[in-house]
Amino acid sequence: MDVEVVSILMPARPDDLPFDLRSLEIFLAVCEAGGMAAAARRVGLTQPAVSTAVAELEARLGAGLFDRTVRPLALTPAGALLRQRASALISEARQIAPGLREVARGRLPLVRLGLVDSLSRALAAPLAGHLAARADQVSILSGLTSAHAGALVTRNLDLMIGVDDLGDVAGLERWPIATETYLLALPRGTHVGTVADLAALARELTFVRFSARSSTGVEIERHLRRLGLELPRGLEFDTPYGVAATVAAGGHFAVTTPLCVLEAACDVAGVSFAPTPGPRLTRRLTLVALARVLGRLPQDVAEFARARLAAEALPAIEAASPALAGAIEIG
Amino acid sequence: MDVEVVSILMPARPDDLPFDLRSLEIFLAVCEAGGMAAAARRVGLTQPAVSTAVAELEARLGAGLFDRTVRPLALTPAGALLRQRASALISEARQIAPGLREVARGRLPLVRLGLVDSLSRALAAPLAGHLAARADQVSILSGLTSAHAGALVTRNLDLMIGVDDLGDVAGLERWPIATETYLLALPRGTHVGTVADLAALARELTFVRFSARSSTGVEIERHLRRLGLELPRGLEFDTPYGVAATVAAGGHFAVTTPLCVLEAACDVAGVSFAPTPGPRLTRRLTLVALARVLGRLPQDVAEFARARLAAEALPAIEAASPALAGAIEIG
DNA sequence: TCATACTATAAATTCTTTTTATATTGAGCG
DNA sequence: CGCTCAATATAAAAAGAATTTATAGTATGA
Repeated sequence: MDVEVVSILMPARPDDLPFDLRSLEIFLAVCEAGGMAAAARRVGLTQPAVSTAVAELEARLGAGLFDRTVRPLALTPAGALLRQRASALISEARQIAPGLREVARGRLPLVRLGLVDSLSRALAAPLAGHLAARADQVSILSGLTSAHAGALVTRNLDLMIGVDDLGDVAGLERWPIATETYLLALPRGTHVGTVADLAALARELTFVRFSARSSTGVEIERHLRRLGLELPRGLEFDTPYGVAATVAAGGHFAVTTPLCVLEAACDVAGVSFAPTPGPRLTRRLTLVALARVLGRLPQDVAEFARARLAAEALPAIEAASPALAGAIEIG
Repeated sequence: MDVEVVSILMPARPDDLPFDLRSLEIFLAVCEAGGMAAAARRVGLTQPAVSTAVAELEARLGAGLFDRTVRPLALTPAGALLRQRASALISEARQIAPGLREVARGRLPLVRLGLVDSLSRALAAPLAGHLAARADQVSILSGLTSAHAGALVTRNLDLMIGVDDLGDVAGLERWPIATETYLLALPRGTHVGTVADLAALARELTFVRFSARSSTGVEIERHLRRLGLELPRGLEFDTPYGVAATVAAGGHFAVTTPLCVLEAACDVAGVSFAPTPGPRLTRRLTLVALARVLGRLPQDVAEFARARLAAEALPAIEAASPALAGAIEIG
């Protein structure tokens, strides 16, 4: 009868974990000490306590861990495997508390920011300074947004600024940085009004691509396909500099954005910028961070980035080409 | 006075872990349920039990986890960080027991074997069959030993057969597979007796290298330097096939081994093999595995590999060139 | 301001872990 | 083989945690 009652009262608690960190510590002590009596001394318990703890662990796991028919105690295959796994688990567990205490004090031990290539020149140095005041150690990585997105969700990155807001991942917070319209970059004097003009242009000039590894490149490609344009595969680059420098050299055209041009920091006197024919294509730069872990920091960083872009990048873009400046909006 | 006694009795037990898995589970339930009362229902406890467990956790961690001045309960930065870490830790913990039970039954859920490129042709398929009988899932990866060595110590690989026995890593078991002598591979008719001959030859034929990414390439390079030979950088390959095929095509020479030639599976009728001038250089192929985890499997696999090489590879090498066959020894 | 739902605290209870005491087992040795 | 020594297993008692009931305090929203 009692059994019945119990099974009715506790159906919702499978208690799936068959061990505790403490029991794993004891198990590891036995492995290292080479015996239960020695392990008991090491962890400050008596020998029977260790003996029962190990027996309990074996029962719960449903697997023998030691071969007792031989002395000194030998590990079974399952025991050897548990030794590997348990020591990894415990060393991870040990790393949790220290970081937590620092975060609680408002002190961030390490902040890692992933910055999309096209903002690297405009923001890498200022952000480094801004973050250095708030964390003991700062690491800023420039690269492709796709790589950063992966790093963020696997917790190898704390913050990222890029062109993907990871809308499908929960537990993230997002802050807008800027919105840009894609523009045609053409040799000065060229006029493109329609899709047909563009197709004609492609027969005279080589189209320069952003690589399909970058989300910018993928966006542009998709847009061109929507326009019904099949441009020949020619040059392609991973970084904004390659694209801009090639166009600036003449004989090429590309689709790019104001910040990509700024990032390249090359002379664009011979280049004019014009809207793409057909519908406008825009990209949105967003700061993404793990929700709440960093307190107000993501919001602060986003504000700082916007202010910095407004104060430094916009004038520089305006100076390079008014048409460019009209295609970017902060926020 | 009591305090004094306690501090004398328990100095050896720092009890460094400020939590156990159960308290983390409760904490996560509170995060997910959005409150302690709701979490209590979910995990099958009463509300005060959850309340005290959380309070205890906060005390031990030395950091507040929830902001109680607001309802519904909000996570502090430290709480948000712990939520991330704790859920990772617990999901790892959950993965431990199932694999362990299978290992205890003598059933291996998954065996991952890294095979050095030069044994790929000779052993990949037979080993796959041999392992399939002993594991539910088998994964065989061919590549460079250096990559496999890294994967083995980070437990992304269970076994490897390669040219590095990882002598400096503890907790591994090693079984010999074969020993090979490096030979010169030259166009038929060429005679090389001394180091000077070799230097002269290098002025007529191009030397083909194994890439420095492979340990074979590094070994060969070191040996040539010891001989005082400075061969020009020309062609280099990651895989044995590239080297052997280039030499077989004529106009090139290389330093290689019997198994590398067999691996390439190309016609070597026009190639002769000769000892390198100066001291012999050998490489030892070894099977390396995490000690004891896999029971007798590593030993079995090593025996099988040796038998297979003796029965299949040796005759094939002998057929290709008797000089090659003399440069390999099983075991 | 009140009602409600939630959280914190206290004391009692139950359950687990640990200890003391004792029995059992394997290893080494004459 | 049988003895001894050292280690492990088991049983019952004690200590210590975790959990529960009961109750008090507090934020939220009508």
